[in-house]
Amino acid sequence: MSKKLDELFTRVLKSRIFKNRELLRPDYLPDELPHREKQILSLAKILAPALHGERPSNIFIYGLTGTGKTAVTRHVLKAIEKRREARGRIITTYANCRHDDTNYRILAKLCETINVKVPFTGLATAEVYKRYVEGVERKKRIIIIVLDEIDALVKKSGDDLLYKLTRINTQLKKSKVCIIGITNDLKFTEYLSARVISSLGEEELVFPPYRAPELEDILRMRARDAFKPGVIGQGVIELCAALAAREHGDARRALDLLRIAGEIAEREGNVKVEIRHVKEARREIERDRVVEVLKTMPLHSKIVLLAIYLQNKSGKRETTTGEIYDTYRELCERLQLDVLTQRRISDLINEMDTLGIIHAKVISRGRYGRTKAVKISISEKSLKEGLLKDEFISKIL
DNA sequence: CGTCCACAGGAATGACGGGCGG
DNA sequence: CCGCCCGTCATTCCTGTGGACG
Repeated sequence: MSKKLDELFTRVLKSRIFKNRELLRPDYLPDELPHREKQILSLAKILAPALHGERPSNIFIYGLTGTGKTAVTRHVLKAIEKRREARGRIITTYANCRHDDTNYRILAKLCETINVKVPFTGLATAEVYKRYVEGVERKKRIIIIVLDEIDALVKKSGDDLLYKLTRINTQLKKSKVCIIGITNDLKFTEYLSARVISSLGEEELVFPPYRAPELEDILRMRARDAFKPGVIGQGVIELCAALAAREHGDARRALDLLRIAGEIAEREGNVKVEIRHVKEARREIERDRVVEVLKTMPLHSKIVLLAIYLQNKSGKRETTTGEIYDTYRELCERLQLDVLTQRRISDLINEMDTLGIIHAKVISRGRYGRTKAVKISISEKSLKEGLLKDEFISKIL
C-alpha cells in the first residue's frame, strides 16, 4: 500500500501535465487581464482622487459571474497601493457578501481590516457599527471598501447597512470612506431603496460577458505558463471557451474546465489533455457543485427534497407544495422527527429554488387554487450521492 | 362576472444559544 | 456568575391573489 501511495505522490510531484497549476485557480490574479482594458481604465480614473486625499465616488459594478469584476477591482487596487502616494493614506478592504451574508459578519470583517477586535457574535449590530466608525476615524485615512456579491447581503438582510455605510462620511472628520459594490445580479437595484441607489450609484461600471474568442485568449495566456509545453491537445482550449461562453461567458468556468481536464488527464497518466477530458471535467464540476450544496443543507431541507423526489418517482413530473408537505410529514413521522409547519417548508422550497437544486414556479389553477409547481433540476445520481451521506436520510433510501 | 381554492408570502412573536458588562 | 440583549430559526396569524368554474 505505502509503495502505491509513494508512486502516486511521485507521479503528482513530477507532473507531466502541469508546470504551475496555481495559475488556473479562480482566485489567482494575473498581471494582465486581456479584454478588460476599458474597465480597468474607467475604474482607475474614478479611484485616482484617493491618491491625493480626496474621497472617490462610490461605485457600482455590474456583470455576470466570471466577467472579471473581482479581478479588475483587485488589479486596480493593487496598482493604487503600489503608488508611493498611497502609503499612510489609503486602506483597502475586501469583503465577500456571499461568504459573510449578514450585516453583522460584514461589519466584523470591516473591523478586522482596521484592527478593531469584535467577537463572532453577541454584540448588537449597531454596537459593532459604532466601533467601526470610531476605528475608521482614528485611522485618518481614505478607506476603500469593496463589497463583492453585494446582492447576496441585501437579499438576505436588506440595505440598512448599505445605507449607513453610504452616509458614514457625515460622521467622519479625519477619514473618508468610499464603497465599491459588486453584483452579478443585473436587476439588483430593485432590492434597493432609492436613497441607497443614488448614493451608491454615483458611478456605474458594466462588465459584459466574454465572447468565446476572448475566453480563448484568456485561456491561452494562462495555459502557456500553467501547463508544460505541448500537452494541450487540439481543440481543447476552444472547447473550454465554447462551453463557458454558453454559460454567459464565464471566465472562471472556462479556467475550471481547463484545470480539471488537466487533472483528469494526469490521473489517467496521460501526457496530453484531450477533448474527452474537458467533457468529463464538465460533468465532474456540475456533480461536485450539487453534491457539495446538498451535503451542507439543513436536515429538514434534505427531507423536503427527498419528498419531492419520491413524488417525482411515483409518476408525476411536477409536484405542488401541498403534496410535498404531505409526503414530508410522513417521512418525518417515520424518522420520529418534529414536523415543521407548511409556512416554513414554503421557505425551504424557495431556498432550494435559489440554490438551483429544484425549479419552483408559482402557478394558478383557477379555482383549484394557487400553488407552486416544483420539479427537481439535478440528476438522480448526484441527488442520491449528496443525500446518502446523511445518516437520517440513508435510513429511508 | 363573482366566487373561491390552495396556497404565497409579510409581520409579529417566541425559543434558543451565545457574548457582554457589571 | 447573572441578567440582559443579540441574531437566527421556527411558529402563528394574517392578508393577498390568478384564473377555472358556475
